[in-house]
Amino acid sequence: MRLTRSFFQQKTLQVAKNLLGCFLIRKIGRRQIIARIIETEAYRGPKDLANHASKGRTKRTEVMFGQAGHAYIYLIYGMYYCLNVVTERIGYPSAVLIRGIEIINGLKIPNSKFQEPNKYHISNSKFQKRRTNNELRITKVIGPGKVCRELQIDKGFHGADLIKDKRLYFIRSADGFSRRSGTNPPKIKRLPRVGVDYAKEYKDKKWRFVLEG
DNA sequence: TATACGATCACCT
DNA sequence: GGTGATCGTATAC
Repeated sequence: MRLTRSFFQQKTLQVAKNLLGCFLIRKIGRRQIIARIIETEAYRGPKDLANHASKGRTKRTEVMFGQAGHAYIYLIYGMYYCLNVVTERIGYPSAVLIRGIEIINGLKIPNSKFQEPNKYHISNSKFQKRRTNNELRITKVIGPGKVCRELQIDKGFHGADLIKDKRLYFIRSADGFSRRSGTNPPKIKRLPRVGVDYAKEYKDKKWRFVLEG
């Protein structure tokens, strides 16, 4: 089942945790990539100095001030895109960065040094072969830049409503790890966020979440 | 208008 | 461990 708006309207740290184990679906033409989310980071509110929106409302950060469930995409180091989902209420700029996934289905996209979509080589015959073999290979993708490269996400998704979008959306974890079901709850590691040393009292906050195992 | 630099990655030693 | 690639954004002029 697709994640609803209300899922993302909760507190950012909660959303970041809850997203672990959920799946990202990316549809590219007839192809579909299913990716399990295994690492996230929370960027919460105007006072969080690690948050791009802490510097105020700008053209770039505008979507973070808007409705939850929309995509905030930014370019980093001139080369890599990063995918975030807006959280909380309108006017309270917050988002969750998707840092790590496991691709559990879909054709593996060969690594390429650059990001132009036309450089991705997609072979139909390979895809057919993979299907007939019923092969299931899990590919770990750690790092927000790699996540976007693998899922072919670029600025075109900036501002997209991921509650409704047909190309990219979230579905609920199939694990059903509620206490009632008797399965073990997921083990979640809390760590400091990456690359935010400048963020003063916010730099050591453990707002990075990693799914164990 | 100009400039410094970053929520990164790949490749080197 | 270190460095280069590469460009939009914020900030300073």
